[in-house]
Amino acid sequence: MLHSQLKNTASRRDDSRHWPVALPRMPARNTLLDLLMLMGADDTTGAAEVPVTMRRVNLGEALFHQGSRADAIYFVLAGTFKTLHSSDDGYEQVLDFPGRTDVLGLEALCSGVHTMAAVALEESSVYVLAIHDVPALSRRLPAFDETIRQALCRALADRIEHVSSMAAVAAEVRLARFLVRLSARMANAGHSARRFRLRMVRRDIASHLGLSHETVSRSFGVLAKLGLLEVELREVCLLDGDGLKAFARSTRRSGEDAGTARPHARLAAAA
Amino acid sequence: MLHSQLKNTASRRDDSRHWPVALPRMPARNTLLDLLMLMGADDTTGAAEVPVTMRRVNLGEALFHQGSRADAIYFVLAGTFKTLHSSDDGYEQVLDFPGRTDVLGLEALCSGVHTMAAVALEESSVYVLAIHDVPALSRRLPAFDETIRQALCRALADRIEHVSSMAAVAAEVRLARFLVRLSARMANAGHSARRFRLRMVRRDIASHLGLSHETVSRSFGVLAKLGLLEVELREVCLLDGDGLKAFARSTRRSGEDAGTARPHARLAAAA
DNA sequence: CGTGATCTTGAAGGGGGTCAACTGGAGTGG
DNA sequence: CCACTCCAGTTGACCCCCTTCAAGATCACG
Repeated sequence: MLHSQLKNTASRRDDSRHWPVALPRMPARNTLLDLLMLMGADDTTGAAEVPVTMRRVNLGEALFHQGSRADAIYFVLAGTFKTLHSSDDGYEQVLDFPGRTDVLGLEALCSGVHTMAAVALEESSVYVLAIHDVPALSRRLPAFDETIRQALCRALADRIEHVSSMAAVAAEVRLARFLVRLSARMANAGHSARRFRLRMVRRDIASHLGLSHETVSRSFGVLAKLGLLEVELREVCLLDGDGLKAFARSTRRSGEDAGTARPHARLAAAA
Repeated sequence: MLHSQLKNTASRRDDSRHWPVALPRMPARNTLLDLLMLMGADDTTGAAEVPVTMRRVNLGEALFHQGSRADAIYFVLAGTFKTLHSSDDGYEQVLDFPGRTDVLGLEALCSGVHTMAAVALEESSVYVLAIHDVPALSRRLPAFDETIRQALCRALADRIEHVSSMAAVAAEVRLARFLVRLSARMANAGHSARRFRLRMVRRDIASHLGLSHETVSRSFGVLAKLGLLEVELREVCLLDGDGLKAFARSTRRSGEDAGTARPHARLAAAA
């Protein structure tokens, strides 16, 4: 009965229109002005004279590899990436799925070596900025300095949120939190916050959340059975955004948090 | 038979001498020069004229609270803190245990609001720097700008390491990794890397690692039984540093990592 | 249309959470 | 000084959620 919402517009890959949103359509030469506008900086004086190169990255292509020398940072203009950290034992931990307005390669600003890899999950494009130029530009353009600092802080805040989600939280709740974050990010990138296409495979989500891919699959099923969303492979439609947010707020160790969304209480009710 | 190493010097709280290590003993007025020297900056010209206030924090006292307005960042001169993030459901996630040369409050540099709290786990002291002054100082003193950026990058790298440790890693391995990091940090702060006193309770470690405090307790027992360390409440002595590092490198999902330290193989052998 | 990924679903087993009891040290006040 | 309380830490027992192993179903792509 609920199926129709997805079937219609899904899977006929409409990768057509998520391109420059607030920018002139693909200028021949890019400058720092474009970059600062993308990042939402307020004071952009003097930025128009600084040229900035743009790079396109194909699906599956690596923007940079772990262990490689870092000579640039990257501002995502469009598309989606995954960043992953491989331990020496070979285990791959997916850290994040950066998209528009996210900055990649910041973790190497000081060390000069990338401690993670970034791989494009779809056709994407980034502004490339040489690390060599960062200190000088920071001094000349306060707005740029502010942008970099903001990006670092946001990256830090994201990781903190990530850590909090991984400990002491049931599988379905982790997935719910992930979807809430993703939904907000999609909206920010100019897409629909309700219905969107996952760019990553289940295994990537699983690694990101610290679960097995089977459990992710099952958790999708649980959230669907609760009426919070619809899934069909990569296509997701959030039927009850507020309900999902409420569900995402619950903890495993919650014991008695009066009233609203206790996860397992709701699970029992749905069965 | 191994007991003696701990019993002797333990628990007669020698909190006396872990105070200024490379600094003149407690100057009446502190300047940015002291701060930059603490952080290991190379070029300190012009820093001596900028006054910096110092603040002492007692055991159990909060340096700042979550949700409070952030008007300063803090450079730890001596002591130990814990940083924790409380979700709205009341669950407290311990993020880290910062010590000497760590910087606190960075996550609020942009937002202006602390997204975590910092509590002293012993008598500690920090340099206080008003956020208001950061942009101007960054512009005037490149070394300071570099210091801030380095601190942000390091914080980011730490959290990445943290995330990687929380997913897909057995309890004893998480604890081993934690102890390896802690040992390095102790050495960095001028203490012994082999024998040290834990400033935090088991529950804090548990939260930090995403485990229950009972499991942390048991994991200590396992590592002790393996002959890697000795524990007696807060007092820890690493008997086999290299062995611990090797153990810390193993993963749960490791399957076949030829030869060295597979955790459960070693556990079976020890039983 | 066939081959290999991706995804789903089922069944079984174990790691670690939870509950509970006990010990020991620290602080308090009689 | 000792009884009392409180909290940190340890240990045992039980059980559940999630991982693992396995098989099928569906999709992507040459």
